[in-house]
Amino acid sequence: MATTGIDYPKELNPDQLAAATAPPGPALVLAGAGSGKTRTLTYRVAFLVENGLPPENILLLTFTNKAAREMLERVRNLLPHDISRLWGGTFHSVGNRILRRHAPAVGLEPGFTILDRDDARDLLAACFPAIGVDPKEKRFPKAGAILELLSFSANTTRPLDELLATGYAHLEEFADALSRLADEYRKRKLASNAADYDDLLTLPLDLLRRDPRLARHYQDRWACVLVDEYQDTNRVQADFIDLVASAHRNVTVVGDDAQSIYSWRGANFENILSFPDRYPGSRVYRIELNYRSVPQILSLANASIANNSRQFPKALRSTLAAGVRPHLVATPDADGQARFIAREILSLHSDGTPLREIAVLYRAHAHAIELQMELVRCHIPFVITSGIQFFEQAHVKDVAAYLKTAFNPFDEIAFKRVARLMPGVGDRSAEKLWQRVRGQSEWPEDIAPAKAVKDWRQLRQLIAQLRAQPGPSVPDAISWILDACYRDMLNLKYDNHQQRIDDIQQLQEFSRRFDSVPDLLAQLSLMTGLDASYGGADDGDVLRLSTVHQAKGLEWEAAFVIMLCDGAFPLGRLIDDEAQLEEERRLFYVAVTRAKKRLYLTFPQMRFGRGAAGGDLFQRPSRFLTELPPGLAEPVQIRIPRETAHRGHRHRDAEFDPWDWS
DNA sequence: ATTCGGCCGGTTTTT
DNA sequence: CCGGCCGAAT
Repeated sequence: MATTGIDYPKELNPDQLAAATAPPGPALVLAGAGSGKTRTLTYRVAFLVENGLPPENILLLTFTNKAAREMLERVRNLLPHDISRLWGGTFHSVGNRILRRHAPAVGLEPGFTILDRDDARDLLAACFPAIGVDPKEKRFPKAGAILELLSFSANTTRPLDELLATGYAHLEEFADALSRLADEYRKRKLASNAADYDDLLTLPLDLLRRDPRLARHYQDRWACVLVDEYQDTNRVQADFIDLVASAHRNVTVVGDDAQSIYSWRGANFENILSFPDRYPGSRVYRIELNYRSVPQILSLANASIANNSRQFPKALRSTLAAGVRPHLVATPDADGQARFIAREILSLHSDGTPLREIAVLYRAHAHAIELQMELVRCHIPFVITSGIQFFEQAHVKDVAAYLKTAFNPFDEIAFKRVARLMPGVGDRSAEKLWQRVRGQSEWPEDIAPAKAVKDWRQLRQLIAQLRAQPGPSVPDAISWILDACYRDMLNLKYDNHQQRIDDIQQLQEFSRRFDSVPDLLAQLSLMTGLDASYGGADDGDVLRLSTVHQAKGLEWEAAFVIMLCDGAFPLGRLIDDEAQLEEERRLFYVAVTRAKKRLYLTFPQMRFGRGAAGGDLFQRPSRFLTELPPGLAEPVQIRIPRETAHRGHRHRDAEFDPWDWS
């Protein structure tokens, strides 16, 4: 059996071992936070390969590229086998690979473009006139909101009118226009030879359903399907798994229903709850031994999640010696909270905790502005895993648009983006130009407005050059774009042009690993913020600020969970709906289980000028704190230094008792 | 008729 | 800090 000497019983605990070496057949592995979920899945892959399953017969689906990369890397280190033919990656990247092979069957060319969220919104907005909706009509929903609706509909497979009747009643009066808009949008995507994120999931599934022979091909190929983070799958993803695994029924799904936090994106944690019913005879493995956090942190996490009704009952047990109780810190306001955190971080740091082992987690980016200012003041270096990704920045998207225009002559959004970079060209001129060049391999000369004649000639020549055979290497293509026109454009437009050029050169460096421009473009669209592999941006010893969503799967010695006020975490408008509140609680559970040794739960007792409500607001502590049994956290009395009682706020120089929330 | 600069307002979470 | 809206400039 074993040929490479992996000593499974030695390297895995008994629960992990049972899951990793499970016999063929459907298996559900319920692996709690910090229990070695990735490790187990990695060893499962190794186990299968070692027992004679060729790697090309394995499909490994993950939630992020990073997770896939790490797992495959670890398998490579465990085994001498060549696993390059193993299909591993995110659902979207696997969908992309399938579509590239069978693009014509769904009405696309293999070189199709992937529309990111902004591209998709722009294309949808461009559909408004065609269905006779005035985009200036104030009452009509914005393109972004409609896209969200369409996306939710696609990911949950719930038809538009059903959604409109239930969760989106305020849009119901527009039902007719919205459904025509959806049709138009679908047509325009095909006409642009483009697919949005949702298409990467739905089109392959539709294709396999329509073509049983093709389905059979993939079913045979993937004798074994493994899925990470199964609790975050949506209906389309679950259906895809069910379809490709239906021949062999060798499907291992790993997940933790307590960490399902993506329902707003269509994820349905009923998928994991109902797995045993949908796969009769499946085995269920529980891994509850936690290697990450001290017992006091797990006690709090267990107590919190116990307030949820829909779940597999579970309790994490720590393998670590007792540490300290989580600290519960009330501050007068957000500035006080920021000062407390900064001070505590400096103290942790001087006690030997590197900054990179500390994180501040929050519900929404806006919750951290006061803290950011305080950190700058205290010279504490930090990085934010921002909502804006490297490749979503305007200049990176501009360069991508040049490439898309060159390699996909039907890409309307990319062309218009490039056209509008020329002086004197706005929406109208861009549309006129588009009518003249759509699908053309060669563009007419002198069709641009007077002010852009020179720029048009440059652009025309650049595109011809990029399209010439044999094509340029990917880094060369980017150089050509910079040299032809884009460097000048940046210099004119931005005062931080050097920074932007540096970014593009970093992109160029990253692009070396790709053989073709379409490969690069697809990869760019599918990367996440945490997959920041384009450069060693965050190697230094820096503090991390992150939303809880983006912190999933990560861990730190010390974590601060901040802004724990009712209305901020849980977020205001989600409190009334019991299902959404339970998701917020799962999010809180994810947050607290990121901490290994020290956990701080902080909340300001007052926040200021929050728009709609108007004026200052006294805050209730988060119900996720008040509902906990007493004694799980250590109330910390903080002294507010005198200089903080300024700007007319009504604080006394006093001590605050966080448990006194009368 | 368009473009483009300036200002205001608002913001959940993201493959 | 980004997108949308309005008004001045072309």
